Amino acid sequence: MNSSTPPYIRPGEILLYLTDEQLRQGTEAMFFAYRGFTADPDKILEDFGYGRAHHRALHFINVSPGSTVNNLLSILGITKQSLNRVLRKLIKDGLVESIIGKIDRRERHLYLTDHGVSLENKLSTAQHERMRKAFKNAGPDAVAGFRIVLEAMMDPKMRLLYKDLR
Amino acid sequence: MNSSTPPYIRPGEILLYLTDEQLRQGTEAMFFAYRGFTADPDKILEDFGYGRAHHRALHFINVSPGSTVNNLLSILGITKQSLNRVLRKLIKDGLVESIIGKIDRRERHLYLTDHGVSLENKLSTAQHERMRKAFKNAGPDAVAGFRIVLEAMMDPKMRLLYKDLR
DNA sequence: TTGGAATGTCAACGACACTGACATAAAGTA
DNA sequence: TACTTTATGTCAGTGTCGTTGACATTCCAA
Repeated sequence: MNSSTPPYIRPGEILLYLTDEQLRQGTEAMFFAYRGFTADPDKILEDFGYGRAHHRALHFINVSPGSTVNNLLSILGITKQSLNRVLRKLIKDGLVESIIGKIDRRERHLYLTDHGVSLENKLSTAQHERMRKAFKNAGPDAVAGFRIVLEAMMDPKMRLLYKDLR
Repeated sequence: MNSSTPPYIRPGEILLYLTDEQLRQGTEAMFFAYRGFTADPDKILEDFGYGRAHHRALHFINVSPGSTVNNLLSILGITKQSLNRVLRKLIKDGLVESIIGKIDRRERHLYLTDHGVSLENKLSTAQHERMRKAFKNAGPDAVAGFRIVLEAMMDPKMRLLYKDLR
């Protein structure tokens, strides 16, 4: 057998990546990578007096314009009191518009203002910059694997929401 | 050309995974996956009156027994005041031992007690369970890609620390 | 001996989660 | 119509976990 890697199953190979050591390294990779992942937008948010919660709200309102508060709540997985604090500030600052539903007047539909779109773009550009470099360095196959594993790590309910957003 | 996928470069394929849309999906994958990643240990920590900061401290003290406070600080990337609050509680509760350095008596070397090891194992077991399933479902190639991308996403300093821990 | 490094402690603050309670408006239903 | 449920907002209180600033202690090193 030569050193090219045919589809033979080599002893130990299948199990090796499931040892505690491999899982520990995966855990730490998630920890350190998530720090990097949030670092760049965090710096920008600081200048505006916002935090990650504001970023998340801006992001998902941008992705799903006209989303109701309840819909946003299920995506973010926080309480309405927490979200309300964030939304109140974003509305007060003119980044988000809350519009009473036409069919169901109890609902509030959320939209980004031009100002809101502008900040969201600034944040996502910063965040995407790092991810773009990481994706480019890692290559398409690694990126595919990255997304498969992340998707497998989500709670089933979140996985459905995630897929709905595609 | 038929529909089998030979190693031909198809127009657009190389660039496709770097579109804003792909980056946005990568962003959301990180967000939802990290929620899943932390969910299981978080539930356990709640019962003990601890938070994620306590989990992280326990984890890295377990990985590097005898680590100094300063060393732990650089890994966790928080202020000494934040870490001190966490450590004080863990020491008071008998999970962590702080031992004055023999060579440099200013330094405090941190160790888990048996009680601390026990909780750390409980937490990592819960966290590893989800990751084990995700890794198993995704397969070895995807796991390799997952780790390559995460590593590429870290800050360079954190990447060095991460590699040192292997 | 003086300066700086490592550590600890106290206080205050802010972001962001939580629970609980209550208010309001509107929709649905008996 | 009267009642219930739903969607949302708000107030109060709590807790974790980050931050800065200030100050004390201990001890190494120039």
